[in-house]
Amino acid sequence: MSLKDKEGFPKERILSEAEALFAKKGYVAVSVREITKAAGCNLAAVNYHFGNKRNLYIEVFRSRWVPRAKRMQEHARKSLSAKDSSSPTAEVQALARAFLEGPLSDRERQLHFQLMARELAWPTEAFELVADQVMRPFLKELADRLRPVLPEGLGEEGRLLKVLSVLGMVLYFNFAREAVMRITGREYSAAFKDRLVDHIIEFSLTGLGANRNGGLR
Amino acid sequence: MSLKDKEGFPKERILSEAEALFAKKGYVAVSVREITKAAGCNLAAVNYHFGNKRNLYIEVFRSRWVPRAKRMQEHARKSLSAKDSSSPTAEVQALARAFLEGPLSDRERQLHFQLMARELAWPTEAFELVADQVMRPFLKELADRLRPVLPEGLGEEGRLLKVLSVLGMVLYFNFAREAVMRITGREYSAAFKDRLVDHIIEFSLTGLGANRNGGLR
DNA sequence: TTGACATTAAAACGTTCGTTTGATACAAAC
DNA sequence: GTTTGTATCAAACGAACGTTTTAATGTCAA
Repeated sequence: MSLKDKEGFPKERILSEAEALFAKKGYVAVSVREITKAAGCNLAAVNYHFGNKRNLYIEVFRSRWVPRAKRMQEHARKSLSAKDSSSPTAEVQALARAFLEGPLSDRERQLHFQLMARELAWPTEAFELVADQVMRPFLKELADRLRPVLPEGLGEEGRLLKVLSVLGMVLYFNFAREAVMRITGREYSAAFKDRLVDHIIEFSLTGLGANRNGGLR
Repeated sequence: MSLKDKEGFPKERILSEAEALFAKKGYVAVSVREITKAAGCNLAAVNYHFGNKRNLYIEVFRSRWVPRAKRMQEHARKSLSAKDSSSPTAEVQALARAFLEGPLSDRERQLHFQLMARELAWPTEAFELVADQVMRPFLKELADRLRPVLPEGLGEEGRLLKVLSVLGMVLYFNFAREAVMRITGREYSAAFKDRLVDHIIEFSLTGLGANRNGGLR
C-alpha cells in the first residue's frame, strides 16, 4: 500500500501510518515493524524519532488527535453561535453534526473515533492528555450551553450525564459501526449516515419517544 | 488471586479465567501463560483442551456468553409478559432492568458487557455466533414488542435503531466506565450505579427531556 | 577538505509469544 | 496384571516482539 516514495518526511509518515494501524488494530496488536514497513522506512526510525513505541502512541494523540478534536469543537462552536439562541433541537443538531458530518473527512473521522473508543474502553497515558485538553473542557462547555434547555432541578452531575449520553450516542454509532452494519444489514452509505444523524438527534431529544397514551403510569 | 486448589475442573477454570482476562484486557493483550497461571494449571492445558488460543476465545462465547445472554433474555421476556399490557415505561423499564439489574451478578454483568462491547467494536469470529444466536433474534423480538408503544410511521429500521440505541446506552456506560469515572470524578459505587441506571432509563425514555418552550422548532 | 550532525541501514540483543513434545500419573477396561 | 485412554506436567521449539548497537549515509557550516 504505502511505499518508500511517499510524501512527507519519514517522521510524519510514521505518525500517519501508526495512527491508522493503532486505530484499526489497537496498540498491542500493532508491531513497530508493521508501522515502519507501512511508512517505508527503517525499523530503528521509530526509536530514533520517538524513543519507543509508547511515546509514538502518545505523540499520535498529541500531534494528530488533539488538533483534530479542536477543529471539530470549533466547528460545533461556530454552528451554535450562528443560531440566534438555544433551542434543544439546534443544540443537539450542531453537536451531532459536528461529530458525524463535521470538518473531518470520512477517513479522518473513522480514525478519530476508533482511537477515541479504544481510549474510552481502555485508557492509557494518552487518555489524560485527551481528557484534560479536549474532553473535560468541551463537556463542561456543552453542559453550560445546554443548561437553559434542560429541565430545571438537574444538578451539575445530571447535566453532565445528559451530555455524556448524547456524546455516547454519537460514539456508539461510530464505534459499533461494523456491528450495526452486520445487524441491520445496511452499509454506512451517505444515505444511511443521514438516517443515523436524524435518528441520533431524535433519540437524544425524545428517547424512544414512546406513545404515552397506552400505559399504566 | 486464583490458586491451584480452586473449585471445578481445570477446563472450567481455564474458561472462567480466560473470560475474565479477555473481558478485561482483550484477546491480543492476554497470553496463554497468563490464563493458565490464573487457572492454576499447566501451560499446555489450553492447547490440550481447546486446540489453540483462538478456539478457547470462541468457546468462552459458546459455553459462557451465549447461555448467559439467553438467561437475560428469558428474564426480560418474563418481566414483560407479567405486565398486563404495554406501557412504554414498563417496556423500557423491563428492558433496561434486564440488562442492568437482571439475573446476573455484578461480576457476571461486567464480564458480559465488556466482552460484548469488544465484539461490537472489533468483531471477530465470535460475533457471528453472538449475532445469530442472540442479538438478531432478541432485537427483532424487542422491536416487535415495542411496536405498539412507539410512534406510528416508524419502519422496521426505525424501530431497530431505537432498540439498538437503548442497548447502546447500556453498553456505553459499561464500556466507557473507566473514562466516565475519570471525567466525572465519580467511582462506580453502588450509589453511582443506581444513579446511572435511573439516568439510562430516563434518557432512553425522554432523551434530554429538553424544555421545549425556549426553542425555534 | 574537514568535522559535526541528522538520518537511515542492517544485524543482533534478550524476552515473550503460541504451540509442541515426551514423560508421567492414574483411572477404568480387559 | 497388563493395556488403554485421559489428563497433567516440565521443557523446549521456532517465530515475533521491542529495543539497541554499529556502521554507513547525506548535508551543511567552517
